[in-house]
Amino acid sequence: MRLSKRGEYGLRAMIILADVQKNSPAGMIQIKEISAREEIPAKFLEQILLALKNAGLVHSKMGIGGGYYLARAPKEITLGQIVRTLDGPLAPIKCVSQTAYESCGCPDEETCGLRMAMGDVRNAISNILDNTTLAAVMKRVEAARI
Amino acid sequence: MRLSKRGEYGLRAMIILADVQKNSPAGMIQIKEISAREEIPAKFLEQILLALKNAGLVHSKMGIGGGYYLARAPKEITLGQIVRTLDGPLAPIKCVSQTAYESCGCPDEETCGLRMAMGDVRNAISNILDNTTLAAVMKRVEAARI
DNA sequence: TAAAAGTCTACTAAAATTATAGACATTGTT
DNA sequence: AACAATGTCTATAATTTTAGTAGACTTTTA
Repeated sequence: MRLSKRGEYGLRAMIILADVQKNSPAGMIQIKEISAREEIPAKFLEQILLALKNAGLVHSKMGIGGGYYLARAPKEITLGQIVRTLDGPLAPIKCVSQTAYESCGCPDEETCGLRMAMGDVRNAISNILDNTTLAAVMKRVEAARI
Repeated sequence: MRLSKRGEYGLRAMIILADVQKNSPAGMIQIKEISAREEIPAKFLEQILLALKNAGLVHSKMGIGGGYYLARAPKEITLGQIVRTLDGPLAPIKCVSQTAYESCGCPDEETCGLRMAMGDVRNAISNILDNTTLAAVMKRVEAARI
């Protein structure tokens, strides 16, 4: 049930973007700055941010003074959107995926014990990731810092 | 958040073993029989059952009339035990694993937003898998068949 | 003693993951 | 206009993981 480095780095970057948005006027930050702060290989992070951009979660600006910034308010971006963009469906098994369903070849899916259990797992994961926004993460971090 | 084929096949095999235990006197079944029923490559399944055996979840008997059978009652075997044996820790990220903790290099884990969120995910997954027994799966399958 | 089962270890092929490289495009500054 | 700082895009390489295969060996029963 692992989150890939790609997913992890992307989530970290998005959390930084949310922080930057709140604490700096332009709300913008460069790849190399995120890369340095989180010790993420810059060229790898570049690809990740590009994917997040293509998914409409961040915007960017080229040239001097450019960088990345969130496409929407932190409370409108969920961890589920980020993870799905970078790591694909949340479901442990394809026959239980909402976003990428595929039969797993059971004779009868409706009475497949594995499918029922994995359906529960999918729902549990999605209940958390699809209902946790970047804003909620920030709030919780602040609460923990006090 | 994928379950590997190894994990999937192992869970299917264990569900069959639970069924066999209930419905046949010896409660025993051969690799090739499971392999045929579930269309799992026999040699691959062999390794999986061996791992489950080394984890103490199944027992086996060699020779004619031999095969595999559950080491304990279905209500004493959880899906979490099976998945951990075959796919490793449930946690999406190492710094949040109960069974295989490892630092992810944060300056301060206690205020890491990613860690908090992934901790929730780990707990959600574990709440399901560690509290769902093979007996519960069987029961639910029967209920769905009616 | 032969056949039917599981045991064990090594190996291989394919796929996914984690990067790295480099040429290119855009923007702002001087 | 030129240059430097940024992001864009595509290809490729290295490593690891996954999925599967092979084969020699051991145990049990008839």
